Amino acid sequence: MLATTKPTNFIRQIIDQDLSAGKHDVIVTRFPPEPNGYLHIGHAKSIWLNFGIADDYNGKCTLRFDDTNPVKEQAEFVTAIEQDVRWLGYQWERTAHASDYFDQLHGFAVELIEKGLAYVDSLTAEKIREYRGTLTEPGKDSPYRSRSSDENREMFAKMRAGEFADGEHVLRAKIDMASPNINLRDPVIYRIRHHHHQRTDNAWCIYPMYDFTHGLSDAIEGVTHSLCTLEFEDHRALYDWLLDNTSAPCHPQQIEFSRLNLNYTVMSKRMLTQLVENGNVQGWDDPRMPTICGLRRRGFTPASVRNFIATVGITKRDNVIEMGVLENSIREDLELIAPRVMAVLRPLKVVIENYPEGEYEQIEAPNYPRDASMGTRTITLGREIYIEQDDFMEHPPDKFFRLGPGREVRLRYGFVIRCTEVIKNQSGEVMELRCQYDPDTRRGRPPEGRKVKGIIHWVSANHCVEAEVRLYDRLFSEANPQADKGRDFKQALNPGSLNILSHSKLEASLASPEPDARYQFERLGYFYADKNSGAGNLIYNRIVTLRDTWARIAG
RNA sequence: UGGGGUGUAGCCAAGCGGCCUAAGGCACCAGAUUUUGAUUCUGGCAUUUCGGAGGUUCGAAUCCUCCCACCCCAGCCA
Repeated sequence: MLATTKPTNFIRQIIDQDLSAGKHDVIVTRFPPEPNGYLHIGHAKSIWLNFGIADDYNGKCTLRFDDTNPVKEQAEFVTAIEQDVRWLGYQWERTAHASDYFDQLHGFAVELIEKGLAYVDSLTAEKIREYRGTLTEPGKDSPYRSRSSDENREMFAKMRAGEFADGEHVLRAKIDMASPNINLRDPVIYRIRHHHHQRTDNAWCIYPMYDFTHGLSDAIEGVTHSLCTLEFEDHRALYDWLLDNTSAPCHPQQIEFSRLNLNYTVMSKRMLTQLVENGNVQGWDDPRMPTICGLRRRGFTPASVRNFIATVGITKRDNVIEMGVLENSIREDLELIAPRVMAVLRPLKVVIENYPEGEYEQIEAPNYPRDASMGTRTITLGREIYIEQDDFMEHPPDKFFRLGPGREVRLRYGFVIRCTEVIKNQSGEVMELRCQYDPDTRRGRPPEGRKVKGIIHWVSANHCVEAEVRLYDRLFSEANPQADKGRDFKQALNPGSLNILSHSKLEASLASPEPDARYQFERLGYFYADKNSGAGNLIYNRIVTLRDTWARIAG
């Protein structure tokens, strides 16, 4: 069932309460990625949450890039991220950047200095770490903590003017070096980085830190609910402190929810980057990647991704979702919209000996048997066809109701054939089948006096097109590739995650697929033309297999 | 051993003191229908059970206490 009812979760409950208490008139959220990499399906959870709330509450969600670290960020990621969000089906009024607020942010920093709530620290990074204390021991004050407001203002001005080298000084909030919450032990809020910024160019050589930037940017934008993941729970105290101690225009509420985890894959940007750089996959949009661009290239629909997120829900519990849930959501969507066609992945030639040579029959096959409005297309059947290697067994086990020596099977939309001869090569491999067909079983007519349970797909040998078909399987062969901390997660990679078949035979209509169309190759799965596919070089990606009860029985 | 979180079936997840002898989805198991071993449909799937132990209450998964397990935090990353 596609989720059509409005989602409910603890965050929406908080919003409902805030609304009925008159705390806000309009709900404002934001999706705040850092433009330092590609989005993955975990981000889709946040996008769905933030944009979905804005949509349902008639509010506003802005896409804001948290571009406060010029060393890591690039403009090309901004474009890619925008494209991904749009692909998922969301719109926003304007693209914001934290860097848009650098002037205001700088003003807030000066304000803190003037209030005696921030100071320039001249300790080295190592010393700062030492002074911070540990999880169980309090930190101690920096000797620079007591600089006067004037001196701090002057020093900070010099930092901004570029008079110091990277790392010489930082600006710190003056809170409490003994706080049990380490985020409150005088966090660094500005650092010196003589580095070109993808948007502000060389206008700045000091850049604000995430904690300082994030809440204040939320406030500048009038965000009402600032939704983030669990690891920021400890930062909320700082988020609130900053808002309470500056003249920020409002005080958004930070609410944390748990990240999305999927088994048989990894979701960390660091690990995904490794896979790309190490050549384990062919890029960020490799169809095996859990990235948005990977899923897109694989053939997932935006609706299926949204529905998947809606299905797994929003809570504060750590969770690992089974791949099967994602697969179910794409099958559910495609079942209703994908035209059915026939394609033979691993071809086995069949000659129907009693079918006249050079003669063919045209069959009007429905594009979608359950819905006539999706039309039909014509397929050709003749003496020579290809069937799937898997649909023939020389020594079939019980319950195998496909083809075997002397057995009968129906060609989908065609007639019943009986296998009369098996032709093998010298090494004993089956090369070709000889069959006889029963003319009385055309157009669906059942054979006299016997039952034919097996129905197999096929293509006409003289009317099919050849294509490369890429079969994808899970990227890792272990449910949790990171389980063993002592070993490289790449050891858990599934060597069979990509299987390329270069001589598959497809029915003629697949030579020029409709743009952005997903097809069901009957009995096999759902397929999508790869971005590099074209006339004369057809490439289809398998999105997902069909459920396959036989495969389970057969092992 | 400091602080912040979380614990409901194999995986998610509703539940917010009485209508819970605990929704729903995925997975799984039976069966029906089927020219896709698909889809669809039916039934089964936590009967003193909600991490554990106590307690409050006429009544608790829901409130209190203690305990246990797991996750996050010591970047001039986000």
